[in-house]
Amino acid sequence: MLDTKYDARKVEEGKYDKWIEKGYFHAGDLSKKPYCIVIPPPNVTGKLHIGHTFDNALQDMIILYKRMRGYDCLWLPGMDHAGIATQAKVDARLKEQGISRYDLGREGFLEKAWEWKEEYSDFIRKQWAKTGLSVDYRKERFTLDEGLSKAVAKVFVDYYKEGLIYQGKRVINWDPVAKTALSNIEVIHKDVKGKMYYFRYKVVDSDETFDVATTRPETMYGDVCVVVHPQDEKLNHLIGKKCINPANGDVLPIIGDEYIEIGFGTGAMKCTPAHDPNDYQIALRHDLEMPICMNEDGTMNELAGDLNGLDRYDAREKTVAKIEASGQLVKIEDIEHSVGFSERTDVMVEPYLSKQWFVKMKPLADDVLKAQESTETKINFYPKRFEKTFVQWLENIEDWCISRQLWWGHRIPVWYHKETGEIYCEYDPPKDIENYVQDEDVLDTWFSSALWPFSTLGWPEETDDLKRYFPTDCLVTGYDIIFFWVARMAVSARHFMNDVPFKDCLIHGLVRDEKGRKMSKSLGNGIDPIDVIDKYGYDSLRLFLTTNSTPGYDINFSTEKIEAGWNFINKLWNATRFVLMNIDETYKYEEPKIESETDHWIISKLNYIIDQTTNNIDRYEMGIAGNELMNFIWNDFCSSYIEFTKATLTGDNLIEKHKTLNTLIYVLDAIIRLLHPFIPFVTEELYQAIHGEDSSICTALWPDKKECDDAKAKKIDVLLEIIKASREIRMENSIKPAKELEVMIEGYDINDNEISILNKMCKLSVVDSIDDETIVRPITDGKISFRMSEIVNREEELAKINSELEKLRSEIKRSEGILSNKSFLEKAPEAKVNEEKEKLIRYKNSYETLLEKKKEFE
RNA sequence: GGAGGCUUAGCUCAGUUGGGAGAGCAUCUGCCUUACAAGCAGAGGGUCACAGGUUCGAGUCCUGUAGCCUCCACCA
Repeated sequence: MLDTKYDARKVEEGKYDKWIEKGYFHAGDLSKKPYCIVIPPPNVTGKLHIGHTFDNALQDMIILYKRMRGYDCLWLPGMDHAGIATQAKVDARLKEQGISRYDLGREGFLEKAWEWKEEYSDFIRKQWAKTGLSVDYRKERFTLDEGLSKAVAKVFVDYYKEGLIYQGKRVINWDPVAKTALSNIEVIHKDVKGKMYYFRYKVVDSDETFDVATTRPETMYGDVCVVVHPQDEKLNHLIGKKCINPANGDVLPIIGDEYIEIGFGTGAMKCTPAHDPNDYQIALRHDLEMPICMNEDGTMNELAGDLNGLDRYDAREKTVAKIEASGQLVKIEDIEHSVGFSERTDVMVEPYLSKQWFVKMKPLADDVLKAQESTETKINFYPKRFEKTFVQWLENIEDWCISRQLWWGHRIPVWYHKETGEIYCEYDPPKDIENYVQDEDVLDTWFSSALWPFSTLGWPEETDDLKRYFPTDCLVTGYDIIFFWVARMAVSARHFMNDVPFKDCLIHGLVRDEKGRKMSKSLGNGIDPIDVIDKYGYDSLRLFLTTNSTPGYDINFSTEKIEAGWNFINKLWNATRFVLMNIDETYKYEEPKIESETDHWIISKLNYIIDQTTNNIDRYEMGIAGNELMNFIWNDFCSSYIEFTKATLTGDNLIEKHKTLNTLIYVLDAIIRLLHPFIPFVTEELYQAIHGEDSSICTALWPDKKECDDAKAKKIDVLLEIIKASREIRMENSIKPAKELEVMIEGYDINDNEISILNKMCKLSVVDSIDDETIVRPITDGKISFRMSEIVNREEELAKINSELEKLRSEIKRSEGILSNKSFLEKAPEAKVNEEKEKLIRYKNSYETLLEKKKEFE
């Protein structure tokens, strides 16, 4: 027998191990239709946060649901090596031990990194277990696995041979802490307070001066010229002349270029080709030198003269001081401007000229855009609006800088001939490897993630899994990585598989804190899912995450709502307990024959909710599905149906009792199945409580609808009107719950079962006539009268009748208005018109009932 | 500069293809009724930001206004 209270810890303990042991999550039943989701591989940098829990809960829900619908579901787990992020973590750990990665060398460092990976992947798997993820561990992959590395090499080489990957010297975003290049989207732009420095430049062989403004004076050691607009009447006379760089006394030519905006700033701009992408473009146009004045770590180099070796920010101050001393500092303004920071190390990025590898994205993106135009070949986004985000990014795509100056990652499959410098780019190293040296760099982490939906299935091999499960069916991820990941998967799948990587893409939002703030380390407002699970259980957390969220929108964490979820589970728990405690040793379950009106009623409601739940999960509306389902369970099943059954369950008729139990168990079992995708652990516990220890809901199927008579069911809605009215009367007239109340029912054909229900639930005694004062309430097609030996609040009752009459008058007026509107009758759907007609009849009936009663009171 | 989103009950938020607005929590009243007091029963509470428009009918579709938010791009 179940305990009186739901205890999440007891319920959830040990279940996952059993599921894994039994292999319930194994894919590969070829008799079924395949369904596949690949997990967004978490980074092996640390433990999972609540955002992962959210993301995973949605996927697990879909998988459990599809499995119950009879699909052969593969949910493929895996993790991401997360190049820069993991390397930073390992570096930090080494630093604690007083060593640097350079002490260990590349090989030694990688050993440490693999140790880190093993440690954290174990940790992640433990968290997955706590959240019951029904993944198939036999298929688990890691982005640095041999197979996946092969896929990466193939993609690189093929792109290279097709001319879609090239090496180039360009101004890229440089992270001076990680000492690596970054792609554009790895740079986070933030508005920060800064300063704008205005310097006075002297024109050579002239007394003339002009001003130039900059936010980065330290880059002046890399300046090659000053630029003005050719049509700028105030300044274009300077073109062709020379001026003096106030930072170092260099002579700089003054040139004209239309990039300059007339009237903006001082009109004259210093040009530092190696440290600014726009300046770089100008330099290309004018064939200028591109001197680099900084080192990889953000310190100045020999170009900075006596500032050589100084950090860039110190150099900035020193430079300004130097210029001020020479009297050429005009002014310093406080400004707010947007500055780029490295997504991973949070350091200010430095635009930096260097040789890197790039993917030519335009032609690749165009193929995806073309595919996106046809319903046959497109990815379906949920919600739809993210398709626009996706498309617009692809339309404006820039080349992707894929080389990273790191050690942890896929080494670029390029070798340079030691003598000729000739490039060798193949899947395998050159045979005469001793004559070659491999490119030092590794690839952007996202380069391998971009292949995830097919590399994990065995590509480039033509594996059975690849044939069976690709393209995958659904990808679930946050809107924050549409560019990083979704778009790039679309690109690589289109190019190499000539298909979508997944048919559907469900986008969710972020989990925010209770106040709606983004969770962050600096605010310290992060929520550890494990803490929540320890306190409330995973099911409550999952129920909260899935039913309080809307696709594409953020969700605010709410302890209150998790508690409400716990309450619901406790309710379900107790409903099951109630059913089970009514089972006696002579009872044996049989498929119920639906006979009584109450049975027709609950089955009719159940059928409807099965449809609703199915349709809503099919379109990923977990919130709507869950809320309707919970409402049905709490209100229809618990508050009404279970209360109905007490009339027979407490009676002496064993046959009727067993019939009732059949229906109760039938409905309860269906409910538990419908809930399983939402709350997997407790539904397993309850399922086993019903079906025995050896059963498992993991192999149960989604419930089917059962035949019933909706007309009979409708009768019970009127019975509920009677129940509700009687309760109101009691409250309004302060009649004690224990006191029996006589009621006369007209216009409703009541049977014995219903009479005993009314007696059991509301202490009503149904009589044929009342020769005393009564209070009357209308019901559909009839009325009910309650016997009152004395009416306590005579005036209140009259007032109530009057206000009801008033309400009905306006309803009747509205209804008659609509029904006399020709356009409505012509254009509105027939069902709607009939509905309105029925309403009018009901209103009129109620109106007359009350009007009649009113006369008695006057 | 470009794109998208939000504004609904005291609070946090739902609201399916347009057909008289819902939940959780909070508030008020009465109940230990034999599954559940973390419960049961009842009640109160909303000109759906504002202004127009389309429609027989708008929280829902269109246009504009205001406030807030997010993303992208640019910034000498």
